[in-house]
Parts: sequence; structure tokens; C-alpha cells
Amino acid sequence: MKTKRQIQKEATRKLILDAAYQVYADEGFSATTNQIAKAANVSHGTIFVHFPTVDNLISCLLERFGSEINEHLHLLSEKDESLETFLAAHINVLISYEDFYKRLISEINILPQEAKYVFINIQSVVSFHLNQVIERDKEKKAIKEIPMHIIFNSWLGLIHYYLTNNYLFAAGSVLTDHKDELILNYIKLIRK
Amino acid sequence: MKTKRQIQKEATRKLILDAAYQVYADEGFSATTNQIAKAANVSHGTIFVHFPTVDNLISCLLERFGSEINEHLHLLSEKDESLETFLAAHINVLISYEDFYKRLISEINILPQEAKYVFINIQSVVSFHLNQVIERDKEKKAIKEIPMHIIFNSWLGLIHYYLTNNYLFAAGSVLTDHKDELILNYIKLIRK
Amino acid sequence: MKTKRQIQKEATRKLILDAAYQVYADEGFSATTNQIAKAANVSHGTIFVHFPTVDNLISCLLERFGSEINEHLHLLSEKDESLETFLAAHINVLISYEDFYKRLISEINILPQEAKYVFINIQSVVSFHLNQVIERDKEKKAIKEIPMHIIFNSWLGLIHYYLTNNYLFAAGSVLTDHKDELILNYIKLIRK
Amino acid sequence: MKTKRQIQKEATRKLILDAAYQVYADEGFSATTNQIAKAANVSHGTIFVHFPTVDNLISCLLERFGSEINEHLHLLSEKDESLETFLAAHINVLISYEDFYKRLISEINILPQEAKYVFINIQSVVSFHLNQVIERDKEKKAIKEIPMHIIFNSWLGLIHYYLTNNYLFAAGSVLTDHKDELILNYIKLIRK
DNA sequence: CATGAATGAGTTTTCATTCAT
DNA sequence: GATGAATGAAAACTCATTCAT
Repeated sequence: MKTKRQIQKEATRKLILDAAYQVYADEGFSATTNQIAKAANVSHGTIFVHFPTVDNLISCLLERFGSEINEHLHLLSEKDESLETFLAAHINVLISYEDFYKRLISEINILPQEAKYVFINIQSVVSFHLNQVIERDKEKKAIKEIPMHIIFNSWLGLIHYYLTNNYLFAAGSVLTDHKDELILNYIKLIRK
Repeated sequence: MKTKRQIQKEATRKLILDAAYQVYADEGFSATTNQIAKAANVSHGTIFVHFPTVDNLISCLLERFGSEINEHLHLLSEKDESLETFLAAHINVLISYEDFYKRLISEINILPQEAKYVFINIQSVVSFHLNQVIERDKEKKAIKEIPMHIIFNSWLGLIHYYLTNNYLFAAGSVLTDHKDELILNYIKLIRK
Repeated sequence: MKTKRQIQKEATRKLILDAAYQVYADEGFSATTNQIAKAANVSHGTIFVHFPTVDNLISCLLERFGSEINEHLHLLSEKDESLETFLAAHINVLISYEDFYKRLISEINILPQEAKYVFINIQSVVSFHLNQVIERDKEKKAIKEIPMHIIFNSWLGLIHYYLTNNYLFAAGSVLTDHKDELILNYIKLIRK
Repeated sequence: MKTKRQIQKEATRKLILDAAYQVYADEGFSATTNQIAKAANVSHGTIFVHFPTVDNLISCLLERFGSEINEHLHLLSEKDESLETFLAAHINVLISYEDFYKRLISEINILPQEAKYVFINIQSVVSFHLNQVIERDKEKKAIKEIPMHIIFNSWLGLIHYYLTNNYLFAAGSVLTDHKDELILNYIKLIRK
């Protein structure tokens, strides 16, 4: 049972996180707390009521982002799904976070250490499911004798390459535009 | 015929570019002009004599970097070289620019537009040569029916993924540590 | 006849004043209202229910402090006490307020005007009693022909000098450590 | 041989220090860098070109102040000066620094550690000379058997008491108004 | 041409104070 | 009466850029 106060506070916190998410997605992580405050429609000082430092704000945001995306990812490899279906589902999840995810993988090296843990976490969830799908795959024998981590890293490498070089491939969302092509060809690559 | 002044000026310009290259490689592109001036052993103001703005400095640096790396890359696919040899040569070139290249691909989205042209340029040179090597390859028939750009992008994707996630794979240079593994498995992927 | 509310209010007010006393003694008068609220175990806003501004809180605190210390001081020069006994009693009172008193005399010039009145008040009480003791002193003739205010000011000067320069003379409480020396020598000074 | 540049730089540095001296004398050490910049008629940023932090500015200012006042003090006890002359000279020096000195002794406990060293230094110079004067004094035998440090501390105590409680004794400069009285009576105190 | 002191807009962070609950 | 989230006006400090020397 929450008081009106607590509800209000959490609402403001969410407001700030949502605004930060959008601002960082749009401008990259060098965006200022001022921009975020304006986007959240709260006073500048309010940000520091909820997050003692910018780094803490980013950490909390990443944590939330990590949980959220992982929840989505966990719903992926249900049952007897085919590899193709799984990869499509993965891309679909990424599409819904595309701009932010793009910034994250781009700027991870200039973000607080926390960011790397979140990132590793996301990757390990994807890795786990991909593993399962491939293991389960009736066509398992159809897949080349290549270490799992290479199979995984070449998928992520391909996706990330298209994301960070968005501008080369598409005006809007690369993933939306090239989804089918990427999946199709990636499967060709790993099949015998 | 250059005057003494012109010679001096060019020498200073080179000094600054060399310093900027090193500082950006070490600290990322958020390094300050002051740091660069110190590294170049010139006064802070001198930087702005040669480059009206920081963005211009970065653009010039990237242009030079592009030319230099492309020159190296052009020497790659001589004659009847095998695919394996070519990929090894490519990685070797990247190793000699590793720190800077890593920063470039990481932070490309927060760099001036110019950066993207340089980057596209570098990639097109690699692409061109890879194309040639594969076309010439006697074993051409051994390679899967996959569009060239996918073949190319999955190579770069794999390399870039290891570079930007260096911290996951190696303490020092990822490319040095994982060179053979990357080449071997990449070739497995694209072969029938 | 007080209502329950009034009783509660006064209790909270006391809570705040007690906390402020301790916090200011420990941290100096640049301590924040937040620190005081935490120490008082009340919410931040509560402070401003009882005291419209920080300056007002400080004024009230000083007023209370003044009354309290003066009450103690009034008990000093009972009967036929000797000068020595009086001075020892004075120092003993100060010892029980040492940290706060030290802050007060140190920072008086950056405190609200009110602080000065309180301070004058405390001093006049001490002055009054010192006067009495000396007047009554059988050895009165043994004391030099020096204006009373100088006699008084050199005593306070000496004490305050040791207090504000605590760090020069002692690790803990200067007054405790140098009490006897101060009294003894001060008396030597004012005696013929 | 100094270049025009160096002269200009030192001039600005002096401008800032002079302004800081005046602002701190007027407002106390909680005055802001903005106030100082305005008083010095330089931009806010300029302060940080010359002094990396406020604490550093204060330290430099105190160092300069210490040297300057000590130089003055060293000129004091020339030749066969009487105690009275020496004390008068000491007060005269303090008068020329009165407002700043007052702030220094008041707020010493909230200033950077450096401040204490400067202060100890000043005191030791005065102490040294007072010592000399008294030793040399033909009337030496006329002075009471009291430890030198008490003799010294009661003089400083008296002066500092009048300074920090200026408002009790005078509208303008206490030292100017009460100089003679203080000297006369202090000498009475320490004489047999 | 090179210098480096000066600039000022911009950054994150702090804190007394307010006010809806 | 008590609460504590929200406010916004400071604070110290940074940094690309300018310009007199």
C-alpha cells in the first residue's frame, strides 16, 4: 500500500529516467543534466534529489534498461522455435530499443564501469538462448563445427556493425530495413 | 619552392596532428585541446592557428589517418595471395593503428560528419581488396553464395565486435591475441 | 493549560535545538539544515515549521544557549569565594560547553547580528561576577590599579586565545589541559 | 629581464590577490570567486587560470600576507627600543592590515591547513621580537616572574580579543582607538 | 608564425526554502 | 503539526576560442 507521496516520487523518478533514456538515445551520453531536466519537465535540482550524481543516474538507467530488455529476451526461445524465429525475435526486441541500444554499444567505453556489467548481462542472456535454440535445433547437424562463442559473436558483430554504421545502410532504422536479409544470410553462414 | 616559414608551419602542423593522434588514441576523443598542445609541445593557441576549430582538427587528423591506413591497405592484395593471407594482412594493419582505430569505431557517432566519410573510405578500400581476393580465389567455388557485402560486413562486424569489446576478450591487444582464431573461423563461416 | 499539540510542538522544537547545538559544535556553523534534521530525527521541512529561516534557528539557539550558560554562571560567585575559585568555576562552565563556545567565538562575525547580543550578554554576566569577586576580595588591595574592563578583557582574551588556537596547545580540550596554568598566571598578572 | 607578457600576467595575478585581500577583509572568507572576479575586474575564468582552486588562491594570498606582515614586523625591535615602543609598533603594523587580520584570526578554523602555518609563522616572529625586547629591557628585573609564553599569549589574547570584538569597543578601528590604553595597561599587568 | 593570458558560456552539484499531502 | 519532494539560485570549476604581444 503506497502513499500518494511515494507514488508521486516514483512517478518523478520514472519521468527523469524516461527523459534521460530519450535524451541519451537522441544525443548520446554526453547530453547534459540540463537537457534531461528540460525533457523531463522538472527543475534541474530535482534530478539530484533522485540521483546523487550523473554517473548514478546513468547506472540506474542502465540497470533498468538491462532488466527490461532481458525480460523481453527471456520470452524469446520458447518451445520448439526455429533458429530463424529466434533471430527475428531478437532483432524485434532490439528494434524497440534501437536508438538507445545503438548509443550504448557505441559509447560503452566512455560510460561508468556499471555499463559494462549491464552490457555483459544482456549479452549473456542472448547467448544463453541462442545456445539453447541451436542445441535443440533438429538441424543441429546442419550447423558447422565452429565454437559457440564465434557463432554468437559473429551474430552480434553483424548486428552491431549495422547498428553503429546505421548511416551507411538506412535513413531510419537499419534493423527494420535489413532484418530479413541479416537473418537469412547469417543462417547461410553458419549452416554447412 | 617553399619559404622557411612554410616549412616551419608544416612541421608544427605535423607535430600537432601526431600529438592529437596519440592523445585521442590514449584518452578518446573527449581529450582536451590543452592536452594535445602539451603533448605536441606547442602552445595552446598554436593549435588554433593551424585548425580553426577542434572539429576541423579532428577532420584533418582523420583525413590523414584515412590516407595513411589506405596506403597500407593498398599494399595488401598483391597477386595471387590467398584469402587467409589477406585477412592476416588486414589485421596486421589494424594492429598497428589499434588504439586509435578502436576509438574511431567506438566514437564515430559523436564525431563530426567528416569522420564518417573517412571511415567509409577506409572500409571501401578494404572491401575492394577483399572483393578482388575472393574473385581471384581459385577456390572461389568453395565460397558460399552470399552477397559480397554480407561477406564483407560480417568480417568487419566480427573484427569490430572484438575491438569495441576488447575488455571482454583480452587485457592487451585483442587483435594480437585472437588473430588466428578469428581468421580461421571466419573462413570456415564463409566456406561451403 | 497546553493542548497536546502545543506540547508536541515544543518537544519537537527542543529536539531541533538540541540537534543543532550538537551539529554546530561538531561541524561549525556552516553545517546544513539537512544535517540538523537528520541529527534531530525529524524531516527537513519540520525545521522550517519551527524556524522561518536558518538565521532565526541560530538566533533562537544562541538565545537558549545564552540563558543556559548564564544560569550556570550566576551560580558562580556565591558568598565569600576567592578569585581563584571563581576563575576555576568559570572555566569549568566553559568546559561543559567548550566545543560550541569555541565555534561561537570563532565564527561570531559571520553569524547573524543576534549572535552578538547573546555574546555580549554572556560576557556581561561573567564581567558582573568577576567584578563582585574582586570587589569583595579581602586582598582587594593586592590587585593592581587597572581599570576593571581591562582586568576582565585580559582574562577573556587569554581564555579565548587558548580556545581559538586550541590546535597550538592541545589535542583535546585546551581548557582542561591548561586550566591551572591559566588561572595561576592570570592571577599573578593582576596582582601587585 | 621580463617580457611584457610576464609583466602583464603578474599584474593580473596581483590584481586578483589584491581584490581577494579586500573582498575577504570586507566579507570574510565565505566570499565567492565571483565577488573576487568582479572586484578584480577580470572574468570569472581568469581566476582559475592563475589559481587552480579557491583553496590555492587563499593559500597564496595567505603566504603573501604572511611574508608581507613579517617583513614589517622584522623592522620592529631595532636597537634599544623600549617595550612600549615595540608594542606600539606591533599595533601599528596590525592597524595597516586590520580588517584582513581580523578575518584571519576569526575564521582560521574554517580555512585550509595552510592558514594555520601562516598564522603560526606570524606569531612566532612577533614572539621572537617581544622576547628580545624584554630580555634586553633594562627594566627586565621590573617584569614579573611569569613564563614567557604566558606574557606573549596574554598580549596577543588582549589584542585579538579587542579585534574580534571590535563591535563592542569601536565603530571604526579598535586598534587605533584603544592603542594607548592597551599598551599602557598591558605593561602595568606584566610589571611588578 | 607562435604564444599563452583572458574570456565567458557551460558543466555538475549544493542547499535553504516552499508547499501539497 | 509534520513530512519530504520539488525548486532554483547560487557555487566552483572547465574549456574551446580569441587576440594582443
